[in-house]
Amino acid sequence: MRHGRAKADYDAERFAEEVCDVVSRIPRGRVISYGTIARLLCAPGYARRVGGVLKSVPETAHLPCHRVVSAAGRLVPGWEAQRRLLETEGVPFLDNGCVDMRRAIWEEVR
DNA sequence: TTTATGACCTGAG
DNA sequence: ACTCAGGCCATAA
Repeated sequence: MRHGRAKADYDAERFAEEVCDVVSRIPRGRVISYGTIARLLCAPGYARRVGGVLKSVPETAHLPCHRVVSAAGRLVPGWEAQRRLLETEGVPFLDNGCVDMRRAIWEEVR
């Protein structure tokens, strides 16, 4: 999904690989949003697709999917264990139950 | 082909 | 601070 790829060139398989690659590099204790991942892959507008990819990622992949949250810091609906996993890593939460994005967001380095 | 469906996002109110 | 509508886009039905 390198720079400015047109919709017609979209390749689900490749997109999924690139998403997983980014997720695998999220540091412990930090989080990133679906939309940010999409932008990192030069595919703005594909935030929903990022979620779709993660949904189908098998446990055996051992990816830190719990570190991906919405731009507002909301957790995955229905995934009860996510909060505990994040708290274990020291991810800060707000009173409203969302991740404190201002402190926990991961800005890709380099 | 058309409609419905999300692990989404942003701007308004 | 919180909800909502409108926009988003590949997939499944």
